[in-house]
Amino acid sequence: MKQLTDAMLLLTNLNLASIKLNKKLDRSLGVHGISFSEYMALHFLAEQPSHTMSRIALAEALGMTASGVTRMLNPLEKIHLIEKQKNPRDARVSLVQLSDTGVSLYADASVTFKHFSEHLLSDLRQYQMESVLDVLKKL
Amino acid sequence: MKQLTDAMLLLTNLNLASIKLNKKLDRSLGVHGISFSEYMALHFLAEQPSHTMSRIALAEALGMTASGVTRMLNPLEKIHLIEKQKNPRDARVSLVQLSDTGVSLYADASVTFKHFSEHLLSDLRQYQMESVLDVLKKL
DNA sequence: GATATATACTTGACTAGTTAACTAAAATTG
DNA sequence: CAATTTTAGTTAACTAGTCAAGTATATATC
Repeated sequence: MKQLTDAMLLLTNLNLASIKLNKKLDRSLGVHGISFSEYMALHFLAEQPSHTMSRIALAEALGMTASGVTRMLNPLEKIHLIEKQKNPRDARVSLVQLSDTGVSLYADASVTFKHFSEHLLSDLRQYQMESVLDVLKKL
Repeated sequence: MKQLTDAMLLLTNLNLASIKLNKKLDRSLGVHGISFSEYMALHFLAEQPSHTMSRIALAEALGMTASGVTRMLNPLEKIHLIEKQKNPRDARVSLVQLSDTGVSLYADASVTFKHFSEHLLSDLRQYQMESVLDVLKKL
């Protein structure tokens, strides 16, 4: 099997693109002292009206394990971007809350991310956008 | 910045999709004893008429560092999927060659990968395919 | 209401990669 | 052609994640 089918080609190209993209994004967001996956964590917290999520919910959103989230959040807590809260209804749950510092760093990093992504995807047609989002949903 | 622009949304969705895809592919190819990134290495070797590449060329193709390639290839050499060759023209170069076992395992794994990708991307329109490949090229 | 099971984490041991420092060989330059 | 710089690769130390086992609490079952 020397030549890949269209579907195989799409998946291999997607994998390669994502490896390269991650590296560029890590470098770009590095000026704010965070990696892209840390940015994604801040993003999901910022999306919540309460700026709060359980670690399990965050793990699910990030496509990571609970264990991975525990390890990722430790340094973010040390630099005070997030705070630990207890859930009064369920003592097992350790809620993660975006701090004021976290909100403000997220806003700054989002400006960087916005410029980065618009520079990379300038002159993208609406139908291309829709095709890509549609396909990504299937994965 | 609570809502992402289209370009930002595309990149975050792509990142998440790729994390999940990699896990599924690793599980799927696991029956052959290799990970998806190992499959990709075998793929680039199989593509060459000589089934041979330098480690630097392979690193470039995989979007990894030379160091990462060294570490990835060690176990593949131990299970005899690849062999080390010298380049008589340049003693710095350590050529990587797909072995007969490697060729045959790559063929088997490709069948699995083909089924996997076609199952995942069934009923994909040609224009969607093209849109996605076009966008991925920009990254 | 006691017992069993499920859920939400955390931790230790591991894996797959990175960067930075190094060696050896090749190519360039004066 | 000697000296310098570049290229190919490896290795040690590190980082970001995984999985499996353990703890504590909550939920379901009898």
